[in-house]
Amino acid sequence: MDSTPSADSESGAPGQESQVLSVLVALPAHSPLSATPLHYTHTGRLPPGTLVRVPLGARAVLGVVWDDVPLPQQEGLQLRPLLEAFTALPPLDASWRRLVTFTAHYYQRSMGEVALSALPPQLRDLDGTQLARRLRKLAADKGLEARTASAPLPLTPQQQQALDTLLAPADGGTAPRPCLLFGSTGSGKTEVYLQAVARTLEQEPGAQVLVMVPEINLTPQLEQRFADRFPDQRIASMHSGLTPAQRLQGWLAAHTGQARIVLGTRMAVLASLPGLRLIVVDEEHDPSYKQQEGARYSARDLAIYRAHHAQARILLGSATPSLESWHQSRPAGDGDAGGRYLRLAMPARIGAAPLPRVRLVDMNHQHRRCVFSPQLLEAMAERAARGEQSMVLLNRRGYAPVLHCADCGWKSECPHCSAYRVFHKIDRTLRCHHCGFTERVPRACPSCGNLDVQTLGQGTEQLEEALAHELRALTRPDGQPLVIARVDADTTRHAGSLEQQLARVHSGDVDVLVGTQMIAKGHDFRRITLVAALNPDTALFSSDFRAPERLFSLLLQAGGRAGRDAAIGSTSELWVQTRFPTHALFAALQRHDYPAFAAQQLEERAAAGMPPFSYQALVRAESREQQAAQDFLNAASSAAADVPEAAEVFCYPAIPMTPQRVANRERAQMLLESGNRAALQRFLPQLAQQLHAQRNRTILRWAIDVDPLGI
DNA sequence: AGCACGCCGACT
DNA sequence: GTCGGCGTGCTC
Repeated sequence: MDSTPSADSESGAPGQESQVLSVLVALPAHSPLSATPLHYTHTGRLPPGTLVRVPLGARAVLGVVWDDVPLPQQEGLQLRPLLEAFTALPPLDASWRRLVTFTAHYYQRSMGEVALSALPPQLRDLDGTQLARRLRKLAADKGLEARTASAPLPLTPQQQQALDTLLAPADGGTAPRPCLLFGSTGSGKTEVYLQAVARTLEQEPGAQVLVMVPEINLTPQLEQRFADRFPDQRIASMHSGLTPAQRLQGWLAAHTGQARIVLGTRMAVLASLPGLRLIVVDEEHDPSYKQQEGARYSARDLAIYRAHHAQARILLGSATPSLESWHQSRPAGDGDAGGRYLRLAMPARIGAAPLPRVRLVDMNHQHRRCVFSPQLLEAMAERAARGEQSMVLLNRRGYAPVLHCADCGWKSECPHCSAYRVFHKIDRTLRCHHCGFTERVPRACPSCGNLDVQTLGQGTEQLEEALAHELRALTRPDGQPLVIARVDADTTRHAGSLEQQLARVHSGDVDVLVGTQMIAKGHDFRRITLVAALNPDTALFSSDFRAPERLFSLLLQAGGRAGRDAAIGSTSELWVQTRFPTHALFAALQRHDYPAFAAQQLEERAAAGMPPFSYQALVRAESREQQAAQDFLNAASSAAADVPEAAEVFCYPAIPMTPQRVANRERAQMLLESGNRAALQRFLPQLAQQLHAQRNRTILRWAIDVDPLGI
């Protein structure tokens, strides 16, 4: 272990003289040291991509040998020798290093931060011997049982054509065009993925494929289908739900090429995949592909970049594509050269029931405080009597979003945030959903002592209770009382509890399922024939211009949960309660017409100069005082306004974020917009420099979010 | 980001 | 008299 020669042993054997190495370590972008790699001495050569342990101040940290950069011209800089080189591990290849470099530049982070965060955390705690042992164990353990593969399903002509287009030989030397597979729920997208993977793996012995899914919840099902189809392949999974040891194992298997199929969430896009030939991004529109802390990258966008430079094929799949991908895949015509992606449409739903019928309930015709319209209750009761299941969606957990005193006007504000605390009846608490601050519900109004403290609005807890009351007189076909269950972030706090609860639904234990949007995604509930969205109206007129897109996607996806079983699907329905039944979004929804919805949205976006017709970045700052946060952002933007790179970029004035205060930090944000992505990219480093320069003690932190999702 | 060093309040 | 609060400052 201690055999590493020290730096001053320059009189070593020939060819062993001291070399200077460039090394990336995990320093944040705001550190003055993070601009370039650090330099260390080492006797002997180490290729770029080699993992090393190096001294940094008082500690020893993991680093990656990087492509040479010149030594900084700095007086009295004393280079230190590296401590250890992990030579048992093949170096990370040039393609991975290029991806890291791009990611760091594009999202305004340090290369070291991106590189090291892309490695499994446990790598930091191992020494060379332990790592070598892991590698030997990996090579020895095949981890595969002899099983027969599930047979490929026969493809419809549409599926066949999508597959052939995706896999068509590329023109010499050019990277294949990204493909957008647009297919409704049940159109057989997964079978296209499976056969694309199979064909890619057959083509060359070292080929690897990356399959990405939005959330861990969705991996088990897809994982099973891949495991069944490829029983002789090691499949590495990569998501945050794994233990550190599993993550290391999966990463090593991908890096060494022993796993040729990698299945994971957004983090998998930064995995080392030396043989990468195909990337599949399932549900490509899903917002969870955008990392929301640290380096705020979009895994879908990085996948496009990565595929392009690795000359790999890439398939984005969705029933409701992001408007960015939809626009990018528009066909050529009318003087328009068309988008860079190929659009592969699979409109038909195979062997399945027709899409659910959409029923709009005009809530203007109900009394003011009506939560469940009588029509909806009746429809649910009918289903229950037939032994079918219903699912009710409401995007608000807890019992009631606000508690208030009718006498003095007191409301359950959070003392640390500019938001109301939510009443959770189940444990009699008031909980702030932003900072977590929790208190027992007061017996009387804390302000005036009035005992009549009331709830305002409804959350999932209250729905569960209300439904139990409304449907109390009903029984199932077997005479048993109805079972109503609730699934939201509160009932699934513990690991595995989501799976358990969903299993209850699958087994038929549950007649009515109440929950937030987490129940709308990815799960097949074969006996659910009614899905209801109780109050989607806020998304119609939200200040977030992407809210309608998300709502349309959610409703269509939720509707897709209903009636996947052909035998009962003919009666399946998607109910929407709204005060705006004539809204264009619902008209398109009733026809299951995503293209019409997208065309209408894109027209609006084009007229307003919003993405995908412009590019955005958001700068956020936190301070004790709102004015200080805004002043800081405005000062940085005016200081940067004079540089030539500012030419094509528009900086809006800083405004408060919503909520404005979280955990006693005042938050402000500033939007940047440009019709030219490259221009915005050139400007951001200039702005970042000014943000560094203008920073003062009052600023707690700031960050740049490139291509933000929520504004 | 860590982790040191460094200078002021309540306790073994 | 020490333990420890977290405010600056440095790390190839």
